[in-house]
Amino acid sequence: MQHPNLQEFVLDQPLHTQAFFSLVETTAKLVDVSEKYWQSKGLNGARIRVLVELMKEGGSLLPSILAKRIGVTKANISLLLIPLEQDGFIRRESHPVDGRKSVISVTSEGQQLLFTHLPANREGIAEKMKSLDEQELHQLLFLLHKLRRD
Amino acid sequence: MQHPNLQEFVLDQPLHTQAFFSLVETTAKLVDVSEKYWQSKGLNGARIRVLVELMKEGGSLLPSILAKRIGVTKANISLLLIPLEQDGFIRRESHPVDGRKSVISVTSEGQQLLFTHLPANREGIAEKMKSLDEQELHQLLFLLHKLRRD
DNA sequence: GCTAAGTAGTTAAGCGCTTAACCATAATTT
DNA sequence: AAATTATGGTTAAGCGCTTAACTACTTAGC
Repeated sequence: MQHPNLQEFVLDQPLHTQAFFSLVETTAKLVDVSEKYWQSKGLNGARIRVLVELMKEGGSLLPSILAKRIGVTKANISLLLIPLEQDGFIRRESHPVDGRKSVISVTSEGQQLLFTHLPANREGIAEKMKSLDEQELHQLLFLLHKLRRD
Repeated sequence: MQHPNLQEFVLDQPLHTQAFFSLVETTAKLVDVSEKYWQSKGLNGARIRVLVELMKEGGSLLPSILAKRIGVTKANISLLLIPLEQDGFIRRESHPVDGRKSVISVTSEGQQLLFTHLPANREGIAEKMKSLDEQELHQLLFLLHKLRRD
């Protein structure tokens, strides 16, 4: 072996990187649960997140804002909205004063979709998180908050 | 609005789901830092993880084991190994007794690559985690551990 | 020993996202 | 007012992963 210390270096991870990799691995597993839920209903997690974000706002938002809130590119939002509109879950209207913008709204079908499936999805997530008690959840939120501001 | 409670339901998240979404969001940002590092060096995070996993094991592993360790499909490992071999970072040998298997080993070029770049990558990660002190990192690891076994 | 079932790895098709280039409209500069 | 720059949105190409179908080999059962 050309670098005799390399294996040692790879194995002896400082606490920082251990926590990082544990975070990545654990989160991946949890996300999988939620994502599989939507798949099992023939739905698409990303598209659902669009509807949820619209609901949070009261029903309507611009695509660009939506993209920022969800954390995807404007190109991707564009692609997400197409099937949502085709399926009748959102409605697209042109902005009254600014011709570049368009206003996206959840339709009642979209709301119905959330109403039908969101509670079960959240229940599935809660199930996976139930190994932490209330105090531990607060702790976790606190630690994540610290990590995020930075 | 057809479901007057829906916005309230969407907004009033129980602690469980709050923690879940915070986990997802925070982790995504952290991963991005590491991933961007590799990209900035013209390298590929997933391929690097293959090399790291090989090093952890002492240098050699079967593709199938590698896939499990990294958490990807065997199809994907197959695709990851092709460019790694072309670039001379791994070597592929046929298994001495079992003709189906092949043995993957890191070359000294592969080791050199890790030796050159891994420390800086880990340093970048540590930088992003530095808002937590040692005790908090232990706390985080503990909480993640509880979440994972379940 | 031969057939059937299982396992390791590859390949093809497809999905979800990204970046980059583009079009249309709006705002800013002069 | 005209020209420039900026912004919102769409489209095209490409990357990284997945599932599913396939090939090659091995193991187990009769």
